Amino acid sequence: MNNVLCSCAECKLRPLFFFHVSPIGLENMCTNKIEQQYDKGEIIITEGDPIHYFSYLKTGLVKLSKNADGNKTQIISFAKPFDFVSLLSVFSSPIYNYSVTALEETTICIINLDEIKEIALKNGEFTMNLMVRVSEATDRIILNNLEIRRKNLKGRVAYVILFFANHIYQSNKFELPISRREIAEYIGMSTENVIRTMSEFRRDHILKFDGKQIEIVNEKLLETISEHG
Amino acid sequence: MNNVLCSCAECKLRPLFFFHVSPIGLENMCTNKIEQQYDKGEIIITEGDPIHYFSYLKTGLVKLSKNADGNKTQIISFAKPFDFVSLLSVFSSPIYNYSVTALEETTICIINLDEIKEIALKNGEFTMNLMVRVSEATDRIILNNLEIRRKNLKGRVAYVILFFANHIYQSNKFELPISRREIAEYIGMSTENVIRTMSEFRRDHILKFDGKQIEIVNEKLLETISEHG
DNA sequence: ATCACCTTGTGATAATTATCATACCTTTGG
DNA sequence: CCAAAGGTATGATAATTATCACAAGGTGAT
Repeated sequence: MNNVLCSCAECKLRPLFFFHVSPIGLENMCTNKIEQQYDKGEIIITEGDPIHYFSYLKTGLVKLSKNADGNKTQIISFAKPFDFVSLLSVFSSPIYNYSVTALEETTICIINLDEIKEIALKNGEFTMNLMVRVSEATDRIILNNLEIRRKNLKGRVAYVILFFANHIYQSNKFELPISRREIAEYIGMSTENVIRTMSEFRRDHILKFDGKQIEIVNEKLLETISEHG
Repeated sequence: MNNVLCSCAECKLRPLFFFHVSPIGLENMCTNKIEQQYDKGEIIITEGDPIHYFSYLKTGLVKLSKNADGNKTQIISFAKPFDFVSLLSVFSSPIYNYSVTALEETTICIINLDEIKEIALKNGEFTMNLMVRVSEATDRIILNNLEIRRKNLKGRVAYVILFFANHIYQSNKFELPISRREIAEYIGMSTENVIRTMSEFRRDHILKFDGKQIEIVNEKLLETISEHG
């Protein structure tokens, strides 16, 4: 983890969150903010830790996960900048209910939570904006989980690959940022079956692997499988 | 569906939502609010309808559900007053993403959404309060879904029965407000297997049925099953 | 460089869950 | 009141998914 310098005034995320914060408020916030950089695999937030900061994704890709009983892990969602999953439970719990881990080199902007709350109490527009984003992020998680739940094994695997292609990388050829085990933890199936299914997709010329690179060869068919198993 | 009269000033939900609204703002809101009563089984909100009102549960019990492809239904959660699931997607979407149906006689208070938004923009404390509640409601849904997902058939059925006993009725003897099919739609298993599992619980003297009445005879065992299958 | 560990890969088998069929009972609408 | 529809119930069988076992390849640490 490294601290980096940046300027709030020029931050591309500014209009999203701080459009309604006056330049003076912004100045105060910026002197107290920290920007941190994480390598692939580094833990950004640990489940159970107290929440002192309001943090959001600036660049990179993260996974949101929760420890189940024993040493099992459930992955809740993946997020890229503007998805703002790190907002989850910030306003509803004194401790984090989930862990956040970097899947690629990731930059996080961190601001003292009390400071955000102070602005929120004074500035309804800012708070309303924030609420819309919290609401959007959680709605998306709930809808995705429902969609995954009504698919079978093949449909779920197809869905995840299409998710990364369409939503994260906007390309049919990309480096898969997660392991087969992590896919399994996300879709709620066993690792072996995820591996088997992906091998099957390769044999059927739906996917092509080249190291960590993955290419969708037959997108139409993959979509059909995602929809109807 | 019937309209009923009530007084905002004396409403037991007032401190929850409108603590920070001035008496004058409250007066305006109250002249425009409607309180509606629904019978068991009546649809309160239909998925896909435009959102014009901000509504919340005052008394009763509802289910939140979504139509999947074809004629399948997925139940997202159950809510009693103070759970405020009806807040879901109110601030993140122009239309409802879910349906809400009364499981018991239910009273809903309805206020024009624009009016709420107007107050929210002016009153940061009110908005902050609202956001905390939205956040709590969605967090609970996400956590419950994760918990259900890591259980097997028996564990899921046990979990649902314990949920109604502990969270909804605070009693080991109650009238089950949903059918076996609805339990299946909630836990993502087939109706027949839910019926079979409940019959098994009865044979094993864990549950006792008397018409719609259900009684938990061996709570310890039911909890063990819920935890470890 | 080597060892330990993790990931990918595949087969065989076991466990879990869905589906189909049928029956009976209760509720609902004309 | 009766018919239709839906809820509960149970068995038999099929489909799906998990688990165990084992192997090869890659990666990181000392």
